[in-house]
Amino acid sequence: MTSMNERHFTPNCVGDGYSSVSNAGSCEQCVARHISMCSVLNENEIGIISSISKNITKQTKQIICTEGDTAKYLYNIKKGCVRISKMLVDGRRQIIGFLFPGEFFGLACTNGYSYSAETITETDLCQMPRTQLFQKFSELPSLGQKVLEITRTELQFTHDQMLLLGRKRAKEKLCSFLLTMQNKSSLVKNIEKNQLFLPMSRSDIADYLGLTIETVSRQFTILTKEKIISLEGNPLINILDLGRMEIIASGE
Amino acid sequence: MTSMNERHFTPNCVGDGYSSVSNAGSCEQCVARHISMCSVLNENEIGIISSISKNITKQTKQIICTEGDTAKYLYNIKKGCVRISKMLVDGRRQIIGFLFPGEFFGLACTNGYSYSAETITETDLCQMPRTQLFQKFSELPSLGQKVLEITRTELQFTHDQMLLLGRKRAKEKLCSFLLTMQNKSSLVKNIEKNQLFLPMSRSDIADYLGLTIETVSRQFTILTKEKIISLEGNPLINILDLGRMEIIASGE
DNA sequence: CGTGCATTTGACCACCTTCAATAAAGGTGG
DNA sequence: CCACCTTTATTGAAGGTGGTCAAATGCACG
Repeated sequence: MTSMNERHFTPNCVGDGYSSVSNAGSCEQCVARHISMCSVLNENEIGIISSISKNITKQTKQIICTEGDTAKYLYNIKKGCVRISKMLVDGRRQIIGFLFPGEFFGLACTNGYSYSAETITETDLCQMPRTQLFQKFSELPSLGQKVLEITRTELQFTHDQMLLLGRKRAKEKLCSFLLTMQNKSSLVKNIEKNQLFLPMSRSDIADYLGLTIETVSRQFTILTKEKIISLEGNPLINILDLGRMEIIASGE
Repeated sequence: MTSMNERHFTPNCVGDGYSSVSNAGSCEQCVARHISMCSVLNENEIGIISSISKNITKQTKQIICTEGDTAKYLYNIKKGCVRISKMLVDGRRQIIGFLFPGEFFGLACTNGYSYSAETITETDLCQMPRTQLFQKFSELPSLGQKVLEITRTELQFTHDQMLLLGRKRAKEKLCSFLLTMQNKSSLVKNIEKNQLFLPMSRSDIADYLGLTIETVSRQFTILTKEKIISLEGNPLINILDLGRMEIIASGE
């Protein structure tokens, strides 16, 4: 690996070690049951899903799946944070999304995974075989409907992200991102209103917003100087002027 | 409208005039029946959809729906080309996609449309009330499954587009776009292999790729000088070196 | 053949990137 | 618990890709 490309390859995933598997999830008591696609299933129905799902725990910065691999499984996140990304041949990376408890990935794939997934924090996953899950849709129509509904919402969000990537300036991108993360992180950690939690690195943020680490860092400094945010030591951030931030995020 | 923003607003849609509506589509003979979501429906089932759908014909550059409007309908395209777009408050525009016969829009919406849709060419549409269509999913499970499948594919494609918007250079963006359009236009018009059809303006291409018209135009010139393409007078383009184009599109 | 719009081309500029150095944070072993 | 090292983040200076502004050319249509 040449030093020129080092910045892009960011090899901060050590491999597929450090993961533990436990059999046949007890979906009935799953911490994510009521915030995930499984929320539509009653006590009888949840058993059907329980029979095909496995629990997996992974440490920080582990690879869950790699772009191009045969897409055998769909993963539901129970605890932690996962990043989904795609790469160009020379190592340029685009992060497609940061996923939190209740969200899933591995659906939008043909034969192989169309993206890579890596843990950002220690993560508990629910692993379901894709084909088996898809077959259950006829037996559990409400689940299929729910998955469609979630996918619709997801598609809508990616449209917002396309607007961000194609048309927003660096400062607008960062403000939009912080607002999104505030909404998401309020669901996860119970933190103060006007605080937010950023478990990912500057490099991850940069690759999510189509910027470089340096630009992200500079924008953080600018927002701090303008008293719109204050850095409370990683990974905590205070929002001092939410109104101003929303205006900037929307494009003035 | 100030001259400063004129380039952004590109008010090339005259309004909602010039459209004709005909009642209760004869879906059985629909030209898009076998290339759209309806392809999964048999002779009995198609009648159910037929009962809730209307045919609409619109001239070039007409508004079909506007971001924020109450999302009453889902539209299936039977003939023509439609652009889907989102705007920032100051008029910066991002085109989310160009849609061709067999494709639909209006699904990924909550209460209001999350994007605007306008015709690029003369267009025949099939208009279905969203709520009624969604209700049919329980009666026609295969349709719901098909819509999910299409939406999954769509989501996967938007991920590719995020990689393009966030990480590709202007030249790579244009080559990727031309390849996409070659695939799509081969489905629509029966034109020579290694030819492609671009019904949209430079301004549309720019707003789709997160660039300006000038940059798009310059890249067209560069690709022409490098003998990768040749402009056969709008809207036809010859691809002279497909291999080279694919390499550039993938990021070298 | 002239008008109006889209596209191309040119000159200059700005935002973001690149390259580089420094500072801060985190992790490991003594 | 602190010294040492690695990794990550910040800051600075210089450069480039693509944007802005402006003019010219091409093209369709009356």
